[in-house]
Amino acid sequence: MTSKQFSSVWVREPRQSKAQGHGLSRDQIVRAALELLDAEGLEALSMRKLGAKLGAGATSLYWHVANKDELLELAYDEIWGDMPVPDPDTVGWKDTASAFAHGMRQAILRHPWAASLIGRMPAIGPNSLRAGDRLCRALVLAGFRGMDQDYAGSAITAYVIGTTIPEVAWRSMSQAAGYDTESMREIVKMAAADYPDLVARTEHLAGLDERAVRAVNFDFGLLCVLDGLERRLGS
Amino acid sequence: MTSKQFSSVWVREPRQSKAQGHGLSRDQIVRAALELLDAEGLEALSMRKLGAKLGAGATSLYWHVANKDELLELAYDEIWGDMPVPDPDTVGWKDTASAFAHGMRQAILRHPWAASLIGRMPAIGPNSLRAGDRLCRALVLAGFRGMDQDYAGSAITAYVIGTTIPEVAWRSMSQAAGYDTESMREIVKMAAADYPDLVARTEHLAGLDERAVRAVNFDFGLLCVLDGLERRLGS
DNA sequence: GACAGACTCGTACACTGTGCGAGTGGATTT
DNA sequence: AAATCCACTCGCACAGTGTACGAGTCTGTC
Repeated sequence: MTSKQFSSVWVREPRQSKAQGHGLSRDQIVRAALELLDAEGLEALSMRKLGAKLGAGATSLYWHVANKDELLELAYDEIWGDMPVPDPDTVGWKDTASAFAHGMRQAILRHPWAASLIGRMPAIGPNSLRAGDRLCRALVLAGFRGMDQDYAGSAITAYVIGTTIPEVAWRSMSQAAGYDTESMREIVKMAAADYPDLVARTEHLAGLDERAVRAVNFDFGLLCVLDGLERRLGS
Repeated sequence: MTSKQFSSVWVREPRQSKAQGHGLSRDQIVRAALELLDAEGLEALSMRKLGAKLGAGATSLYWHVANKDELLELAYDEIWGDMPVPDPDTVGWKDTASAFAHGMRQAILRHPWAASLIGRMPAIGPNSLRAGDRLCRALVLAGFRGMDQDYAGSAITAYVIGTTIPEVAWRSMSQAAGYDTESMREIVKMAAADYPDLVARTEHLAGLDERAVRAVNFDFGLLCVLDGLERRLGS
């Protein structure tokens, strides 16, 4: 019944500020939060810890930010800031989409905590929208119209986040366990002992570098999506 | 430093039990947890509330379950239990993969809280593995060998979870806001006001049924992935 | 009747986000 | 110069969380 209300920093005018500038500032808080998130992860970020890092009381932050979720929204959008997307007019829609996908994946891999936020807050911040617009333009240029344009866009982003979320999950789990890749694979192999096909699937991974495999995996699937999209351009 | 240790219910023998059966049981606890999760969502599940629902003390649960995360692992795996996957030998790999994808999507939509768990725990429970094995068999039958088999499998699952996570996120946000779909779209439209292409993208959604659009969207992208996979069978 | 071991549970601890209201210090107005 | 105002800080308190611990209870076996 008393479900948490939905709201977003992006939909609401900010506090009228005189910008006295001698104390905390919103940018400063977001920057510190990003550092903490990158260094210690999402669960390690608490308002008290963040306050301490800034030499301020925990509740002082609440003047600049309505609540923790809004702070996370701000930090989350920051991630998409340095996503390089080429000009679709010069390199073509497929290369643009591919660069978009790779950039998005890298952004998440660089800030693994963001993976946990994907399903929790709307991606409607300025950076996120700018990147989305770029992709959108590429798809229009490709020839997608109306609904197909939406569908194509979400197919690409869906593929990226669907690949990357499990990837960072795997990384953080093996890191937390202090295990190397091989031992982790062994665990999965044991769990799957009853299914010979699955065991085989883990066996031909033996000795391979996890990250390299993931990268190839990503390119493989991305190519499938893009090929499939191209084919649907005909109809 | 004191990062949370990785462990899994599935990798560890259960407590030796005489199954006296007069009090709580693990199955009972998991069932109750599922009910609570389905009814009120992930954040609403607390050990105390779950205990109360079972007429037991909160800490009594800890005899049957090592900690909350393990309980969630158990509940999480339950979800994949009723995922119908046809026999690849009779319907062909593409239809099998498609049924797998649709089943997976439905499972998540029926239990939206599970979306938040996807990146948080390994899917190596029995139900999850059984479903995975089915998909794997279909891909072998299709002709994928070695690495390609892995790649194909993760392309499909990645697409599904990448589509479904934002879908349940959108649903839960509009529900929490008490807004109808149209108002939510209006919000996004305002946020994206600076990008005419994005505005247009929301505009041709006007008046359409959200769920129906999502369904068509899903099929569109899935077809792309499967087409792309088929094409890669040639090389 | 004694013992063991399966199980329950109240208390306590360290932690979380954040509402509230009192306090501070610099700028603006009178 | 005095008064007022308001942006901002922060200590306290509250309700909630997961769960470690240790004492207690109940049941089946010898």
